[in-house]
Amino acid sequence: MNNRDMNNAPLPPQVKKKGRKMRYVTLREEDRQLLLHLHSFIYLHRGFIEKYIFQTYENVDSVYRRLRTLEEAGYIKSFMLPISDFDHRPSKVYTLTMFGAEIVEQMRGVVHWNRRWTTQVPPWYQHQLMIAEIVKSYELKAETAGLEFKEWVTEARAFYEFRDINESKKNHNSRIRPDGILVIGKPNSDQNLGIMIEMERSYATREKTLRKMEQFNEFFSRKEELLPKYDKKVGFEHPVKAWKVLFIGSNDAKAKKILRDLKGEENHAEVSVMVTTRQEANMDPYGDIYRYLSDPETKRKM
DNA sequence: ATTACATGGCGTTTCCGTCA
DNA sequence: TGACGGAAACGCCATGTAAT
Repeated sequence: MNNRDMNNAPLPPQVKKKGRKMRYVTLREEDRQLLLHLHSFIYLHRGFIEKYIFQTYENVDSVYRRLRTLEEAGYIKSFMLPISDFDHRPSKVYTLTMFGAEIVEQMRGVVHWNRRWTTQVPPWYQHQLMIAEIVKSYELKAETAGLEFKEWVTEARAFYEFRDINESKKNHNSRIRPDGILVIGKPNSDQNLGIMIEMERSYATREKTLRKMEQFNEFFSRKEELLPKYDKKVGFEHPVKAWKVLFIGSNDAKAKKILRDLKGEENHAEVSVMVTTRQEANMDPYGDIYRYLSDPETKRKM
């Protein structure tokens, strides 16, 4: 009688392979949280897991060991990668295996996973690490601001194509693809705010930023028609009553560039647009850190 | 040389199935 | 139900490695 028979879980892939360490692990709450987080953010590094997920461990050694155990059991896969542009010292970065994704599917009922994320690390993994850090900041600091973090909608869920049937497939404006959506509101309230996040790449071009903005404008100009459909497609856990778009730059200069690039767009902007920096969003996400496109000179709250 | 990251060894503790 | 024993997990320490 082993765990597999008892909980009817999918079979770890490497059990079938000979010569590899095979190992069964009973998942604990923290392990499940890790799998769910990996599903949300695709890639997480050891420091993040230690800081936000494996909090019961007294020392780092145990974190490493637990992660290795989960990897040997076939739930997750690790890579040695630099975790920022400035730190060339590599760190362990983890992602789900197909088996791990199946476990998430068993927990959640749905799963968005691409097997290529496991076999080959794409260049945007650092982008994902930054997204994870930002989202955690909004999540953990909500309470002190008198708010509640309701949900994080991943890019895979937030992606939406609303092209009409007779429209050309070439029309890139009839789709939105934010990095994700923060859903935030007062506790026990259904009046929630949905913030579509755009974390700009280090060398974001004006062309790209403008196109993103056009896509949001197109979407929100048809909001009466599209928002009900979008709500159904995404399946928001909490009703979203108001919308904003947030561009996040990697530093102050980049944030200012985004504002310059979008200058003039506020005239026909269909949704309020905010710009801030990664550092500010990490430090004080509910503070006066947002420059609105309609008034770029002053920093205000969201 | 120092710092940060990662793994292995070892003694102790915790967990869990088995059996009386 | 409680005692028992083996396996797994934990904390501490030592060691290796790569970057600064």
